[in-house]
Amino acid sequence: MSGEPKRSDARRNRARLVEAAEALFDEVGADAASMNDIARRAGVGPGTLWRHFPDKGAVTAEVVGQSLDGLATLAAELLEGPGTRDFLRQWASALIRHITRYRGLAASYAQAAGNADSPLGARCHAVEEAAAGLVRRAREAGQVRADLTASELIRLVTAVAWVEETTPPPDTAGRLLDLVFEGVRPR
Amino acid sequence: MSGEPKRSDARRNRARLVEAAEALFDEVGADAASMNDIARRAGVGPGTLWRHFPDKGAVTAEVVGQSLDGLATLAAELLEGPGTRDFLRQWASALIRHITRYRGLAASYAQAAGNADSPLGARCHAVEEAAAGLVRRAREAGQVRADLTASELIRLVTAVAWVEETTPPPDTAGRLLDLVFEGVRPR
DNA sequence: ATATTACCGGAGTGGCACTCCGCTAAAAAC
DNA sequence: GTTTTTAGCGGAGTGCCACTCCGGTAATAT
Repeated sequence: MSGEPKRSDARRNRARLVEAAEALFDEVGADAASMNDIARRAGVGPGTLWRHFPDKGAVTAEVVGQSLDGLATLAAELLEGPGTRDFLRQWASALIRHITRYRGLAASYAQAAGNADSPLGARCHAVEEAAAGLVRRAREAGQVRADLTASELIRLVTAVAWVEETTPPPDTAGRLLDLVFEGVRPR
Repeated sequence: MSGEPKRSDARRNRARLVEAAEALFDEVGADAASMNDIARRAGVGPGTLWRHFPDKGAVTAEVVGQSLDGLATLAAELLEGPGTRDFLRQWASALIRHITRYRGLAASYAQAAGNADSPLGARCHAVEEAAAGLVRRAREAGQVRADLTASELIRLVTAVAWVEETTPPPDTAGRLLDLVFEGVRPR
């Protein structure tokens, strides 16, 4: 089902669809890009898009999945690395950049984090586990309060990203993230 | 336009529409209640609903407007009152309760806060001004950092409300609000 | 060269926000 | 009380959405 299609035209169409979705997400946002538009842009019929992806969430997962995996990788690198003073803050910034890459992702993530069997949900879970490692290390370094969980941190950071994508400029994500990080410092 | 209609049946229908909208908001959320459903529930044609309210935002504004005004009033009362230690926190909790009253309001508010000429936007502006008074007083009392603005506080609290309405239980609004208030304390 | 079938295009479905218009009944004029 | 005016009504219609279904074709296996 999710494995690579057997026929060559099917493989080609799938690649075109992902490419078209990426382009549209970039132009109008992940929420405003309609399935019909994606199919038209890819030069295939709507039915073809729907056969390759069971719903719109699957398309989103395909487009942003790689970048999401990158977040888990970044967390692992920061964990193994020399440990800059603000490694947790760095990772949070990356999370915000990722979410605000395409408009409309914050809602998708918050929803995906709930039901873990969705295509995005599984990846969100992996990210959360990676974040847990970072939080543990930050705690041991005395940078965050002992009772802070990774889930709470992600919720707060995602919320900041939501504000950023919802409200008009000037951008306030940096400032709000500052305040959040003040709030999670040890007492 | 916004004044009370002249004919008796028009006035009656308008009241029925607001009542129906309230009921549906309560049952399925402000985002999931469709205009057609509201009209059907009120026992009128869709055209009638659209003549009374120019768009869905106007219906939302009508339903939640009174409660929003209540927030401004509460802020004024807390300002004039004896000044409990956690008056700002009390008000923030009220804001969260208001937003989570019907599911789907957080997005409406964040959007309304942007364009001030929308029916909700004007009221949001009034709330923000009322909040500014509270923040000033909290600052004078040494409860919040000197550089915190009312706008920032509202953004953070609205974001927490968004998390609350977006993620499945268990509810985390209280805990996240705790962290936010740690973050805005003076340094 | 033929048979198989994976895959395609696109029409169709029900629901959405929103518009338009012919008709009715409420109010005004007499 | 009857007629005229018009505010307001119901509902059909529009173009969009996510999503489904199927007859036909072309890519592959034989």
